[in-house]
Amino acid sequence: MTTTDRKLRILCVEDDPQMRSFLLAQLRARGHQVQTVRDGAQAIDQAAIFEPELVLLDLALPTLDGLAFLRRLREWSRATVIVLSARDEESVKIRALDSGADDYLTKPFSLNELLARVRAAMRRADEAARLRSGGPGGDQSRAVYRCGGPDGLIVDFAHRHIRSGGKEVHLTPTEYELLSELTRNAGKVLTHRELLQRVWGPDYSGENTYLRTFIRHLRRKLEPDPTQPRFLLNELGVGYYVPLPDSETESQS
Amino acid sequence: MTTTDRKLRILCVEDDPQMRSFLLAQLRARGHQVQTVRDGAQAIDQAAIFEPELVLLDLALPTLDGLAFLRRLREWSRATVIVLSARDEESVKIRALDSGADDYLTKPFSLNELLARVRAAMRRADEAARLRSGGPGGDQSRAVYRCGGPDGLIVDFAHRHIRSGGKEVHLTPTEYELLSELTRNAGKVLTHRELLQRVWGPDYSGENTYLRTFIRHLRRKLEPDPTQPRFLLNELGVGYYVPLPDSETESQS
DNA sequence: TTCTTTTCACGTAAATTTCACAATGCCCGG
DNA sequence: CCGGGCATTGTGAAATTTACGTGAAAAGAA
Repeated sequence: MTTTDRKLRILCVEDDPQMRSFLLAQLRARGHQVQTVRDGAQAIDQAAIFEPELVLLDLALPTLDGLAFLRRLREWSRATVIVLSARDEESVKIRALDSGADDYLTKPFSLNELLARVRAAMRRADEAARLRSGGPGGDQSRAVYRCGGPDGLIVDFAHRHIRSGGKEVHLTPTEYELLSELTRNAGKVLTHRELLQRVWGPDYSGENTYLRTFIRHLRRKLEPDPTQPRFLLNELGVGYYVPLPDSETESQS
Repeated sequence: MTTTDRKLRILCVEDDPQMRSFLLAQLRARGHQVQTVRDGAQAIDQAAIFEPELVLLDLALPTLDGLAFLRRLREWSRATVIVLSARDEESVKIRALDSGADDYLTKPFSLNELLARVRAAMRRADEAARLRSGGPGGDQSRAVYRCGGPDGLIVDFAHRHIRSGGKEVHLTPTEYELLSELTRNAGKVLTHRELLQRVWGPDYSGENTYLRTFIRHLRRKLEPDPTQPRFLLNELGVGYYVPLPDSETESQS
């Protein structure tokens, strides 16, 4: 089940006006955002401005040759490139593919095949993009709240796991929702009303006995010393909050 | 002038002996490690053992259809797949590409073009692999899930074989789908809704009696002591999960 | 038939709601 | 500076509701 029918920014580099308007119409009809240019020089400019995820490239261009454009593009962009060319010689295909093209279609081609190849290429590109954004350098991407060192409080949102005092802790759904709401807004005091509405729904704005009960449950499960809370803190008359996570010393609001 | 001619593990799935030996000879001559198989069933076996980076796939196969093999492979492997087929119909190409193929070549094809397309495909795949190895842990796609030692639970995604307590276990299609979904996300709690939607389809979000019944069936077949589950665990009010596989101790890095 | 999926009802365990009361902190008059 | 009055928060434990595990049986498919 490929559901990679995302809306794309597509740059169409094509000399022939007929083909250009055909592609423009077909791709726009499918909800994509399409820009077209006539030659390689324009293409470089547009690629820099428009930042397309996909480039459809005709090799036969008036000013700057298609292969030259491709190599220039590859110096700074990893956009998916599919070459559309009337030429069917092996040597041209190989040079295009080795210059950085992801695929090569010979005209005339079927629109549906083009679209299928776009989907296949974007499947790979999406995977890479996803990995890149969750990148290796700073791995703060993994949704985890940490406070008080390794034996402090750790909330792993992705797995729905909680650790405190070095041990795995079991939370009920409501307890988890409440803690989740607080840790996602760490450092910020959430009012009774905000918490009740977000955890219990919009019709519970007055029931702050609920809050007291569940804050208590959480403290019993998470605080080393429930008589002196370190994680679940009260702002008298306002609401509750948890401290900012470790290594986030600066306060913003 | 990309000479990304790294040595690859290549699995060649090809019915025709002539083509098979041709590819074998040509690819080995270029220093690649090549395995060849004649049909889809063998292909699944070899893919699981050999773990190729590249699969060259003929669609016309005696036992297991090429497309079926491709879909099965994609359940657990992200190896690059290039389809080599004598058929040139649009519908076949599209189905292959949408089933997970990265490229599609029509026979007869030029060897040099094939090699160029391999280089282009591996360029993308390498980028993803590089990011993956450096990136955060999590969704490593594996051919088997193992938990609780040799007599524990073993799920072989490639062959759809299940072992528990040292014995082969038969699962119905729905049971397998459910277990598969859980083991593929080992360590993560999947909500009732998520499981129902993924196993039964998007229209079953409320039917959690289904889940109870099938979890029960799975427990009866897989758990040594069904009264105290070790593999199929419930998070009350949320959903179900299975523990992380052996040798993947949760690093709270 | 036989195997698989869907559906139902009930006992038990767990989670939520509700209540009553104790402790704490804050304001303001002494 | 002190202490009563008042509002808010903490504590404990019941009552209520919900969710899960269980067995079994009907319905559907091969």
